[in-house]
Amino acid sequence: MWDGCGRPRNRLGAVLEVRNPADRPEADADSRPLPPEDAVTATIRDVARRAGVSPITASRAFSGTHPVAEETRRRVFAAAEELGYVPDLLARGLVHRRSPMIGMVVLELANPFVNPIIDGVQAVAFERNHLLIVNQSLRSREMEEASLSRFRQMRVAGVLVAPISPDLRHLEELRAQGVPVVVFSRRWAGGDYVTVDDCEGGRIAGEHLVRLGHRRVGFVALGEAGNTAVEARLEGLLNALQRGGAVCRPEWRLFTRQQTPEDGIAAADLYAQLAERPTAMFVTADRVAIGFVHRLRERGLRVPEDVAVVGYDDIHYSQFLEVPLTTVALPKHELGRRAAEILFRRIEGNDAGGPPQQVLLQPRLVVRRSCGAGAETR
Amino acid sequence: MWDGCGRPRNRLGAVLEVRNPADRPEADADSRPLPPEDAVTATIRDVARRAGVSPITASRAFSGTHPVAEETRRRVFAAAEELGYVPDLLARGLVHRRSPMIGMVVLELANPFVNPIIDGVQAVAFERNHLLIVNQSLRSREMEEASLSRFRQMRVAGVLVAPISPDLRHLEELRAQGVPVVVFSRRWAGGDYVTVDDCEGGRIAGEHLVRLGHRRVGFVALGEAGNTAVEARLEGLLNALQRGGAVCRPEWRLFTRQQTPEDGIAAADLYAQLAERPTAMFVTADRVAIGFVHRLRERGLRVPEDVAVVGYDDIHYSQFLEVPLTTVALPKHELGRRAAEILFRRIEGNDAGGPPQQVLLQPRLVVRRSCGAGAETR
DNA sequence: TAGTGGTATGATAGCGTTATCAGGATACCG
DNA sequence: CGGTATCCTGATAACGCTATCATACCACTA
Repeated sequence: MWDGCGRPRNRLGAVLEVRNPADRPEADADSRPLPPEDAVTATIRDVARRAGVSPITASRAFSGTHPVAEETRRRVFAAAEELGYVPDLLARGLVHRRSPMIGMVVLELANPFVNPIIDGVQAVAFERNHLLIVNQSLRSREMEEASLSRFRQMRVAGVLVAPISPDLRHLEELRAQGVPVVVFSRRWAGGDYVTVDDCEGGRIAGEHLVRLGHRRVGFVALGEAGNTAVEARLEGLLNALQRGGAVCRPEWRLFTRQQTPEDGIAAADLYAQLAERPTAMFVTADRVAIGFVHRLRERGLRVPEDVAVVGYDDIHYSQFLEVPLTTVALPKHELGRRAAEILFRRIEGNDAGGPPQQVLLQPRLVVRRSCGAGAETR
Repeated sequence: MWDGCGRPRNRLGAVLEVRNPADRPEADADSRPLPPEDAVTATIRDVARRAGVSPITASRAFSGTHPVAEETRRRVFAAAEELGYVPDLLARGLVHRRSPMIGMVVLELANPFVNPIIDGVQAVAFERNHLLIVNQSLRSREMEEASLSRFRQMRVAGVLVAPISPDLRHLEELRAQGVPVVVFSRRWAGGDYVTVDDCEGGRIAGEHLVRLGHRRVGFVALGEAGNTAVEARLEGLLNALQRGGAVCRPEWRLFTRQQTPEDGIAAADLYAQLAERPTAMFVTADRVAIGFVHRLRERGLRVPEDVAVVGYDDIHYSQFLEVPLTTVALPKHELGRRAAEILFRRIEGNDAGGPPQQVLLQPRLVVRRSCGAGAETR
């Protein structure tokens, strides 16, 4: 008989040397020599020769910028096929001073919130024959700028950014240099952006809680200087509460370092220690709300009976949690799609100097169980 | 008083024309003319002139390939600074016949399973001064090939692929043309790959269930032809069951179309209709398990009392579900990192013709509550 | 003095593609 | 027949950069 998994076992795999990242030239770029052997690739000249036409004609057959006789076109394509010709987009890009790619900077790839956004962007880019370069800033201004600089060096056709700070001068500069820029998940006074109406998001969360009778409402958010999204959500919440005769005292506003479930756990511990506890909490990120609810229950607090919780984002799993989460849903895929569409309008030049395109998408409340209202599951 | 959100309301945002994707030349690429006005960018020649050196010297100051006197270097950098010079990586790439980018094809961006993998790859790429291009194949061979073809046209330095089918001839061809290729999430007989030992994953799931006394075990997986990962997991499961005196009858093996929670819901409905039900189910994707468990509970079946469930992947939320999921955890971030490291060894040429690097990472069982064993939360 | 090796710079010639300018061919019109 | 328009093709010259070869200088050795 046989041991269960009859394959060569190699627990660690081949051992890889750890390379020292410091052993490279100090200069900005790494331009190492050509690889030793070089599989010769056919150029458009080879194709042209074989098809018995000039390289220019061959070029036109591929790019379709000028008319080419059907018969010629067939010969060129046949020759290309035989030679395994693949056009060199670097060379084409050098001529056009632009490469068929768009760059995107997201805050963090590890956040499931960004998947649908990237997905939306990618769909549009693919359709438009552009590649998508994705970098993350990890909420560091330095990394954001580094990514943008790289994009520019690659002469990307355009750039989508979720900026980490409200200071967007670097984006203005980039735009001034002729690179179309669209911001998402934030506003941009003189520029194109697509974002969600966070004030409205806060408002609908607050209204819902007021309607359910809550008079003391707490707030959990990312505690980051200059995060206007957080400010807007709080503003919306406060407005709704005020009109409903409810309050959110400053000591009930808890701020987290990041946006992980672990931050929610920490927030729940803080909540539990409050002298006078709010009966409801608006937790402005589902990822955080997940940990928050989890920890409350560990501590013997019931959700929604003892504490009502409203989340934000409506990430995909919120409906399957231990307590399905009532939350403010954002049109994430649409956000990515719209941002990309605006970018391509700029790129294609129909709209180069046009007025700023500023899109404010509307959030909507998804009522589940964490507030104790009618438990519809969307 | 004021209406709650004192900002210009624009529910739909600016109206965008829907562009007809068909109104472009039939040829493969879109090479449109230059944008009307062109912000002139300084070239290395301008920098050189200003610094009083030849362009070659300036080039060397930036790339660090040849020694340049400290004083000269300073002058060049100063000139670059003054002119706002940004090196053109397209031009450099044209010379090197390679661009500082790596391409990555994942199955689907919308799956939270891929986030940590992309994250791992991105970290390595960023460190190595390379950009990461991400495409998704959406499980379509055609899209996979299209992405790879685009990558090749951009002369990417290397490619990471999670192939949709076990037929990897297109990858062999790509490699033969001099593009380093590393496969992940699948094996590749003659090539580099990093994947998880799925047979072992099935085995540890099966062993766990046997140990808990289950004798009838079902299986839920993606029902896709040629999915060797699924086959391996089933094989491992069956081995473990056999040794423990348990069975997984064919009619207890349920296959889904995709890997969404909705597929899990459908699978739960099938399960409920079985004449004789298994007491445990091995659901080979947490996303599916989430829906599966959810629906079982909706139907009044208790987890784990009536049905034990083991998942696969250990996506981030599995611990926060209505029933925290016992699951087979995969080292996703490490998988991405390792794959990228192998790729860069090839790219940097230290290892160009070396033997295949084949890494099999080991999964591990994370015991939570969905099987009724000791409810440790990791 | 001639020879050797290392260092710093430059001139030339591409890398593969397409914009631009210039035709040659064909067709249709009066 | 000449003229004008349309369609197709070609020669030349970039795009911005760097590999390659060549040179000039200095310091040291024999």
